[in-house]
Amino acid sequence: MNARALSMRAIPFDTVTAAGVATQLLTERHRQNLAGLATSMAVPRRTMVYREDTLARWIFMIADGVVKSYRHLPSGKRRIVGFLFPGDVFGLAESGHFVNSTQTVTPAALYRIPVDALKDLLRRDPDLQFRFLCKMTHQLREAQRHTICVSRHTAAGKLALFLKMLERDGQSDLDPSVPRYIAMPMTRIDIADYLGISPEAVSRCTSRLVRRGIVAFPDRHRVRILNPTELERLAAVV
Amino acid sequence: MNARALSMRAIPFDTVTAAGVATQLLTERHRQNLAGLATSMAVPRRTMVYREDTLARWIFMIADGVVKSYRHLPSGKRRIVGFLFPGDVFGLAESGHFVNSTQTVTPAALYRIPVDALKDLLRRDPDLQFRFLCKMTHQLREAQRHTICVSRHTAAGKLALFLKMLERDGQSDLDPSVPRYIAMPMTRIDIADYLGISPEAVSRCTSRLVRRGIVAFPDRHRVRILNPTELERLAAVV
DNA sequence: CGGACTATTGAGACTCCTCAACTAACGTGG
DNA sequence: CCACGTTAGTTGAGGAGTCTCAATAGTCCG
Repeated sequence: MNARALSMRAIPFDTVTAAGVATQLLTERHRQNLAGLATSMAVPRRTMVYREDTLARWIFMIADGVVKSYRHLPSGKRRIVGFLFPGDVFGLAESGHFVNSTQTVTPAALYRIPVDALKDLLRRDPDLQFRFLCKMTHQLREAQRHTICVSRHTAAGKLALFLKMLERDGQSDLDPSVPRYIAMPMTRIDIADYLGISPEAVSRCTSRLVRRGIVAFPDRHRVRILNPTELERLAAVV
Repeated sequence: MNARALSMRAIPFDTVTAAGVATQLLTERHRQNLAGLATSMAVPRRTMVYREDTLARWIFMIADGVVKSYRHLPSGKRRIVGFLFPGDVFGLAESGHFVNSTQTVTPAALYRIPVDALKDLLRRDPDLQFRFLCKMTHQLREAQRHTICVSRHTAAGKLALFLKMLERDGQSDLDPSVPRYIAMPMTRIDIADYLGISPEAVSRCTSRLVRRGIVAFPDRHRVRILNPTELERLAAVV
């Protein structure tokens, strides 16, 4: 289990922490403790990791790659509740069963940890548990942002917020001052299911943004923001 | 600090727990530990507890009453990201500042806990920290449900899901088998801001539900579900 | 190279939003 | 205790935006 796998991207436990920002990385001891429990897995893209309502015996951490978490609605439609990036923990459950289904978006390297053993470890290692508490608060903030994004009424506004989310979440390792292509590994259908609009609306909207010179798509899985000011304006309208 | 204040409604740490359901109530020792830090507050209705972007020095627990957590959008509109009930913890922050504003919906009894002291206590008391971890997972699940609710395209569908949420969250103490009036302490405007629709749409939709004999409102802050089957159908369409 | 899936573009129906007027409820002060 | 003013809630009409259905082009993988 390498260092990257357990690095847990910058997420201070801000629900409780007023001033002090907790150390961003796990300590060596934390890594060693977790490494004893975790099984590493190399997962091809578009592979189900687990299915909603099945028994939740493990939780997962992403060493590398992107995962989507989604739920099937009674109508047969699908809502993506979040995209997960390197450092993220996933495996949300209720009454011992997974709440969502998860599938890799790209080829991924995952670590699988048995919940019972992890629970014991967390009780023995309060600092490590604190890191997990930080992870959950981070995901809660993301979920609230997602709700606000979805509550927008225009497809353009939703898409603008989505692009800004990608810029923030998917690229935190890079220097934000240099203009660059943003990786967008998910399909248009995934984006539609995440934003709660139809794939056609995504397509029409991206076309319009391109025509107006606000963004450019060198290929379908990369985007470049040409006019950040205008994109910001679209994101801020409502 | 009484027992009710720290009872923390049923929220097993299901993200990590597969089978075992953690004890629902705090132990006596937990209560005593927290009581040493907490200040109890009696807060009138419609009172701001804190404002977004201000310094986050405390977190709060609800002993009694209902609180709304919301954010102001650049356009001047408001989005409610959640309603909080007795047993809930609130005070979500980022970089040491509150993410949302919070305001009481009803008169409320709150406990205020300094974050620094709580952080120390959590590191010394892993079991108590585990309870907080459970609280966060619970709120994350709620936030995801909220996202799915907001992503519905019809006002009727959103409202149906909202009523079912109220039934689940606000009344967990009562026997669910007996038909009853469900408390709905928030205003129509609050509901609109929570569902991401206009107050007019809420009003039109409730009128239609009443005309169709699906629900009844003895007064503006109570609702009775007359036709659960039909309500369920509305909630499940998309 | 073939087949299935993804992405794009067009046309009509539906729903909600905005603006506006009016009614009801609440709370405040005399 | 009542009157008044402010806020909340209801109902109507027109306009904007997205969804659905459908057809076509493009892409990826076996």
